[in-house]
Amino acid sequence: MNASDDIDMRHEVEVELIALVAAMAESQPVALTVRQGTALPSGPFELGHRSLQEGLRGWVRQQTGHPLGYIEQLYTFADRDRIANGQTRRTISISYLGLTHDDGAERKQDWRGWYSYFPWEDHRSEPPPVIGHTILPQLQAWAENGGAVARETRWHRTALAFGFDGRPWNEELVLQRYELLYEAGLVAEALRGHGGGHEAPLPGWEMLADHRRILATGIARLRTKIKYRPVVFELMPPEFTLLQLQRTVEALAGRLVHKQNFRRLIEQQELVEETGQTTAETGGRPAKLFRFRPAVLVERTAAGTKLPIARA
Amino acid sequence: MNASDDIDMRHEVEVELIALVAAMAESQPVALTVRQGTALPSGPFELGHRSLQEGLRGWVRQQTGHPLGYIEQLYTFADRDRIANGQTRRTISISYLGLTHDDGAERKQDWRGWYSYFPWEDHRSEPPPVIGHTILPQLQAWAENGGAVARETRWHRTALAFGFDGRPWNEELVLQRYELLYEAGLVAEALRGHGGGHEAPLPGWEMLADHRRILATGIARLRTKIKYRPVVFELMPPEFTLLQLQRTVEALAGRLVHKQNFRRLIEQQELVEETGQTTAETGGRPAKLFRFRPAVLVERTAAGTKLPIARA
DNA sequence: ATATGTTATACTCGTTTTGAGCATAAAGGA
DNA sequence: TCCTTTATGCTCAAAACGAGTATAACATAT
Repeated sequence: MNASDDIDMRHEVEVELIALVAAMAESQPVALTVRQGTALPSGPFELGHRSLQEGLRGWVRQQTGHPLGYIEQLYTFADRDRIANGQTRRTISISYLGLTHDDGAERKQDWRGWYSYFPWEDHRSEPPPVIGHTILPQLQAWAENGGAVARETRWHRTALAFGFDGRPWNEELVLQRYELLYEAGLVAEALRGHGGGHEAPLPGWEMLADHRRILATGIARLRTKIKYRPVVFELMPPEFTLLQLQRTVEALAGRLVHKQNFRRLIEQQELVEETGQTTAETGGRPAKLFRFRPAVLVERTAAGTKLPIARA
Repeated sequence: MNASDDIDMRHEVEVELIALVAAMAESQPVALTVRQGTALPSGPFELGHRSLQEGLRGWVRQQTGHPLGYIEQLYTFADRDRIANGQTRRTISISYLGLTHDDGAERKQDWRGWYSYFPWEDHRSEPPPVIGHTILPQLQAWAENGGAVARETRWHRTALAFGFDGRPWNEELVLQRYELLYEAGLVAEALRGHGGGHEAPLPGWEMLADHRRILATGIARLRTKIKYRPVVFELMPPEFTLLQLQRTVEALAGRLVHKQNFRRLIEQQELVEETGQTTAETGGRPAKLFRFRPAVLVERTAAGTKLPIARA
């Protein structure tokens, strides 16, 4: 395919598969982790693997005992060079996003709440205080510290990402926010190679290598995608009430939605159908149980246009 | 990061970077190709490359003389095993989508129209006859040929992908359509390992390896993305008329849009601003010239929600 | 100079889709 | 029976959409 088979040194590449597996646990979005929550399940792509996806499923099952259902590719990146006894080697990391319904049966698995890693991302009750208390002043200082040129840009990016200066909060910008904080040296990962002894990072657990960035990427992807594809259902039990569905969406988006309008939206889109039964377990008036309309799984792959199409 | 450094054979992996570079040429969407239109620019990821993107830019410049501006990652896949003198080796292909404005200056470059590869995707004037004449009957036959179970599924997928049985045409399903045709053995690429001598493939140029699939992936991505992100502008000259903008969108989407409503959409979204000048080069009444509002480039990264958010 | 063809723009109108609430129903517990 | 709580139904105005109709402003052919 290309004239490169004569040079062999450059093939010294390791390919790593990394999985962000998401689920819901009591209205909290959680991720499947290993090593006490400091890493995502991962492993090298091997010759024995039939495909990237197969390799990934294998590693996740092996490391967490959890079988994967729905998965989609997230992003591929090249890790910075690594030195191994005088040799340079590179790692290509291919990350995936998996969605599961955690039936709570197996408790060996180490699920951790998203917002333990990103405390500034959960706006369901109210904007997290850490934003005003710590992030705002620190980023402000960071912006000031920039050269005459950088100053403007830095503050502009900050204001946009966090909704300062009267701008609205946009829950989709998870990755931008993380990268901004990283650049500003406010997260633990950014302080690593710097001889330690730096200022304290923001609240929020650290992770190995770029795993936390992958988590941010996955959250962002999911927050975007639930708006135009029926992916939430991968996280739901077979039957559920509309409020449960709403709580899940809210957990993912990190913000509250208008109940009646949410219900209208779901119903008009014909995503669900009543099972005919109700449950009283929610307290208050019993709620109808719904199930996902299976036809949608196939049909809705075809989404709707937004262009003002002309008639034939 | 994982306990795998003791086994070395499995690192026998080559990483390839592939670029789909898109531009507009006289109301036709085109892709930058090499080898007389049979391949996309590509090359191995090497130790000397600072990053995946840098490596890609290098190969494209080297092979086509074209410098890249905007690029985004498309998809990563593992090619089937390859045998090289008794050895098994794998290739990981990382594909990117680049958008440029082809100013027509450099003619060494080999730009080819998208629809030469996918004649069934251009519905601007009318649904391409090949769909009714050839694709419909062939896919119908293919569906019939399936087992009792497969039959239904096959036809259902077909109808959905191509808008048969009264279903609407959905321009975003480029990849699904290509994969369907591939599965049904109707494109040249699918007939390769089969000892030749098969039936004739559909009209539409063949490409090397999976390059045509990558092209399909990129077209699909672009058709989806123009609806919620202001990416079209990467393909436009600095100043343009609204009709030119419309023609570009139509070329990408492969369908016509309602002129007045398109204009209303663009203006209400405040994507553009008048330059104050007009051009008479369009024939008819002179058109105002517009330019992209640069602020949008930054701000619109933040798109709008679709969830019925509750107020604070 | 006038009629024609072509593209550019302004507006109109009826239909949907949103955003925000008000109101009512159906349980359980005090 | 009266709250409290969650579930659902409905209303209303504002904004966005889909489809046209009506003009305006040029170039060219009579």
